[in-house]
Amino acid sequence: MTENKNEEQSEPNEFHDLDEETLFIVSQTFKALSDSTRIRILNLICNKEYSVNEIAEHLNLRQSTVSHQLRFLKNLRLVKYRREGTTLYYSHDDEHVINLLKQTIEHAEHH
Amino acid sequence: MTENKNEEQSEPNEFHDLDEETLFIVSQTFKALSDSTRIRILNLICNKEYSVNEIAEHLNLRQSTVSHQLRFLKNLRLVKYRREGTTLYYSHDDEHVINLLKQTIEHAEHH
DNA sequence: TTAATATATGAATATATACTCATATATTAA
DNA sequence: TTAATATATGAGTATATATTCATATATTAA
Repeated sequence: MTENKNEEQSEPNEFHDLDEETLFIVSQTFKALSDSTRIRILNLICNKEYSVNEIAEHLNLRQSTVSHQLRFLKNLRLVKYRREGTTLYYSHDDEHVINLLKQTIEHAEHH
Repeated sequence: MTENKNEEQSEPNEFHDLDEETLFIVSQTFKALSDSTRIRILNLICNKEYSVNEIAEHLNLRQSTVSHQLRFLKNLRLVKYRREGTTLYYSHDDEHVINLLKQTIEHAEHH
């Protein structure tokens, strides 16, 4: 045995580039959080669910703008919805991403 | 005294939209992390400093591409550099952002 | 000063993105 | 079925962004 506690027999200081899939997931995750409109939407719905129209009203955005961005977030599984009649109530669906957002808001506000 | 422990006398469930400055900082921070090239650069230099050319060689990128992206990261104070002759050694300069990146890479790799 | 080397920068291009309008779709109630 | 309402979607437009090439700038050594 050596003093190298790594799983593989690689040099401790060797650099490993990120594989394509990881890179894609990471960049998509941050891309979702890089737009002001999506940030505001997530910040709104992170505490309770809202319908599309409610989101549009609270944030003073067009219905289609909200719908497009919700589709974006839905594709990444960052939000989910619950149907009640013709109304769709959206809420967040990824604790990790909400944590990233909250951390960063916190950090931005206190620095 | 009431049971409301908040600093302000607002409703507990009242929604507060983010102010413009916070929104700007948060979106810029995530925008920095939303590009594959910048992710790879930060992932490389988060452990030790590298010159511009070293970064370009390790990541198989053009020198100008690296330089442009380093300027982007420098403007946000996410990286800093140290001069040695004509060589500039870049390293990260924002622990919080590196943490965000590491968290998310970790999360992406294990899910 | 000159040459060599490392890095930065500006312009051009290609691509991605966000928003809006108009309209389609879907659900419910009458 | 029809009307009313909520949401989704597609096309068009404007803007932002990433990359590249060519070249400028800066530092050092000869």
